[in-house]
Amino acid sequence: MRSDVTLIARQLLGKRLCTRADGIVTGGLIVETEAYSEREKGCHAYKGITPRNAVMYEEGGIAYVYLCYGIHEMFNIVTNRRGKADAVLIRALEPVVGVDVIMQRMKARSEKKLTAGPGKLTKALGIDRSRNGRSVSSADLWIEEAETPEDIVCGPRIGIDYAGDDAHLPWRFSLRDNPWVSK
DNA sequence: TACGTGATCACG
DNA sequence: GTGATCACGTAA
Repeated sequence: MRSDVTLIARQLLGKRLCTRADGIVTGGLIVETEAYSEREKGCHAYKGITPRNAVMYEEGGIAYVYLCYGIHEMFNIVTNRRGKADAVLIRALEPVVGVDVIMQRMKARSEKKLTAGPGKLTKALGIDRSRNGRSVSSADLWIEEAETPEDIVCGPRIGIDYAGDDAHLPWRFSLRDNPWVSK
C-alpha cells in the first residue's frame, strides 16, 4: 500500500482545494472527507473494474469524478498505487478563495452552507466530469497546505446503506464543530 | 419524507 | 435493449 486511504482522508482535512474554471480561481479548506477502498462494499470498485471506476485503479494523485443521482458531480481523489483502487471523497469545504464567484455559481445571497455537501462543492468550484482522471497537482486543479487541524472526528459514511456491515465503518472524517461540515 | 434525474451496470 | 439502482439536494 502506498498509504492507508483512511490516513490520507484525515491528512486532507485543513488543506486548501483550488480550481481554475472559466479562468477564475476558487477554493476552500477541506473540512469533511470519506475514505473508500476496493476491499469494502461501500466502494464503487468493490466488485471490480468497470468503465466508470477505471480511474480509481490508476496511480494516485488524480481525480475521480462521476455523476450521482443524475444531477450531482462527485469529486474524489485517487490515493493508492496503480491496480489498487482507493479514493477519498471530498464532502465539504469552507469557501476561502473567490467567494463572490462561488456565490454567483450557487445563486446564493448568503455565504452559509455554500459548499457543505459533495454535490454542492463541485458546482461551487466548477468541477465536472471533464476533470475525471486529471491530476490534482495541476494549474487547473490543485491542493495547498493551509491549516493544521486541531480536532478531527470520525463516524460512519453517508448514503451507503447498500454496503451492509461496511456502512458502519468510521471512515468519514471532519473537523469538530466546523460550521461548514455537511448536515 | 418524497422525489427529480440520467448514467451505469448486470442481465439476457 | 431494459430496468433497478444510486457516495445528493431541495422543497415541504
